[in-house]
Amino acid sequence: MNKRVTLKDIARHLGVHVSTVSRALDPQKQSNLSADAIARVRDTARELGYRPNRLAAGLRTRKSMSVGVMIPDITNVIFPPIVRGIESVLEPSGYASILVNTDNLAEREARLIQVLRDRGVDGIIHAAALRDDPTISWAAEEGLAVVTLNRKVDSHKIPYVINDEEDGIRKIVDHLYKLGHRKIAEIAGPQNLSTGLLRHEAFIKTAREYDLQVDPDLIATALHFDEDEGKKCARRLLTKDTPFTAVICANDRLALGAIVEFRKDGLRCPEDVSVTGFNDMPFLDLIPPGLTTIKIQQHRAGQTCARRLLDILVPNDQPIVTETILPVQLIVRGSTGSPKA
Amino acid sequence: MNKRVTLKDIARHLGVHVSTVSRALDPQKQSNLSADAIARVRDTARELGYRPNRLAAGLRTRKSMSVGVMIPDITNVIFPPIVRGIESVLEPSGYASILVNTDNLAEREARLIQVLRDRGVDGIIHAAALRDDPTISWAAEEGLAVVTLNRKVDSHKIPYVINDEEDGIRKIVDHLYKLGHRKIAEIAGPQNLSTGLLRHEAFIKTAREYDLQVDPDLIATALHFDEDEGKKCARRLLTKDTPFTAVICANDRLALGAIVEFRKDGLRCPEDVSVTGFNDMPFLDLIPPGLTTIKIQQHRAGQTCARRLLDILVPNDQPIVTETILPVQLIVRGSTGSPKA
DNA sequence: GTGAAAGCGCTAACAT
DNA sequence: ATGTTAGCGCTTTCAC
Repeated sequence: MNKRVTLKDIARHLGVHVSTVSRALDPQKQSNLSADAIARVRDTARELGYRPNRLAAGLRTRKSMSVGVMIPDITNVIFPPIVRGIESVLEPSGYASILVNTDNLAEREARLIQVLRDRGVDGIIHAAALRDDPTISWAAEEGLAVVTLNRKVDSHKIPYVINDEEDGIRKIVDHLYKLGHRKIAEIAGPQNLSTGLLRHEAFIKTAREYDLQVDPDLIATALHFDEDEGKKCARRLLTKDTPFTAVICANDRLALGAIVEFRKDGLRCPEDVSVTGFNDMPFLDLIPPGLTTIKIQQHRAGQTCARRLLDILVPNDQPIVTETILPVQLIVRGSTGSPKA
Repeated sequence: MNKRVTLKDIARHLGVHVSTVSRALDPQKQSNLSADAIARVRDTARELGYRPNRLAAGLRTRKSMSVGVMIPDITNVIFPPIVRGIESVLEPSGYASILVNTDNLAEREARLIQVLRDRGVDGIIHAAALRDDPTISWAAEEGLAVVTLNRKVDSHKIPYVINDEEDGIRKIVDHLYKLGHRKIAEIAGPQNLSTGLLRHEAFIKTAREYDLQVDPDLIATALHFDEDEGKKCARRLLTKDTPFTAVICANDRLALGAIVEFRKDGLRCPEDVSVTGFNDMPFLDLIPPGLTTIKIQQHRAGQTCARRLLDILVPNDQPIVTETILPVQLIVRGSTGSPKA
């Protein structure tokens, strides 16, 4: 428990005042100091092993130089790249990230936002926003800088960075259509998340454009974005007895679950049914039959979002970009093929 | 930018002194306060929407109630469960986690440790320790509470939580031996990481116990724990022309890479060569041929490590446990079988 | 049981 | 170009 070196120590050492030391160490303020003094302070600072106490500085400047990063669940493989993308921008700018997992639970999210505020975060990158999210809207109104990632909040005007969900679904539908599919089912994602909603709406819209029937029996809505719900939804589609030759799933995990469930009934993918995902999770290429999916740029999304937040945190001449939609890419693998007969 | 409610505000509101308010809000200090005062403070605190400023409190108490979590790379699938395990213990205890990725770079690690210290973290959970790690040893000596996870530091006496690497390798060797393998190759991990070293040493030791030859030509050492190095090492083993029927890989990713490389030469797994991994990554069960591997309890390891750190941070009567070795489990899948002929 | 006062380490007016 | 002073919001001795 060595007590740490403070500005005061350096000041005493040099026989100058703390504020001189403070100024000498601040690149912004060095202009009005003698070059000599700056050098001497720097030297003894290094010599004594001085390290600034950010808590104290933050208390004074009301800037903690830290941001909260809220995600649903870091064990969900699509989030780690996002987190690193965020870090790759924030860390070089001197910001630390406090990471919290909400599990998509509104109540947990609300508590964690408080925790982050208590710690004086300068802003929040929110990759776990719910469509109806009073807590984060409130936080934004309170003056906390917030940018949402992957999702957007319905009512409130919070800047967001999302992927082009509609284009992704269109690419999928187009791909299946060109393969000859006309009876396309959908396993939709949770409708309380903007990704779930946007992908579903995009499916409906695109299906109409392609003159495909949109039979309610061919739509199953998942409660969570996981394999288990994928299985359940696949089962529901099977029991409806309405024929289909392809299933568009709102994300990869739903698709993986669906494929497993179909196989239980002897339906092989892609021979009997084509299945598509969304996200392009890591290792997906190694899992047979190779899921056709939409690749989203997670790392870049994280970076972009972090930059948007920095734009707010350190105001510059540019106007603030409130909406960013990143392009997506179709990845065709073995899970899609032409329908038989 | 609404200015936040402070103790002073509550005090003014109630016509009492700040210190009274402070005491009333501290469960520890409530004993010597009138029940009435406590109630009134609590009420107005809630009413005004008071939230404590942890930075200010931390400055005074020299406790930030935050800990640094250092990992090599969160995009490596074995770390997210660990991180959640840590959070599941720390968060309920009022600690926030600042997550940083070191990429196993000593220089980056050193800088990040400084960053964490500057932010006044009370302790560090270090899942990215290098075997020779002067920076973290120094931090520990400086009085920072440190526990390493998955790995241990050679020289310094820092408490650690690791998996039973030796038992894992023994279980693998035993499994292969019982299948009939006698010529077993090894793709060892990076020897500057304790996992790499421990698993390699365990292999040598166990091989001797089982009276297997330990031919240097049958050992390839990877520079990183990734697929690419797995391929390179597999290639090196193939070029040596020393026959083997099985390969023990120091982790799953090396194994996945090796299988791909073997296949290039027409060697099928497990028909021509059995391959094993270590870690039991998520989705491994879905990737053919299904890797036989050692399952480690990542979530539990994270929890355990966080508890060890808390034991140091909030001293209790118990003595501090410096060494924790968690049990591991053999998972047999399709990548191992009997050698032919 | 409560108030007064000091101070954690730093920054930012304001002086000189 | 440097020193002085005050104070960020909180906790904690010491009085009374």
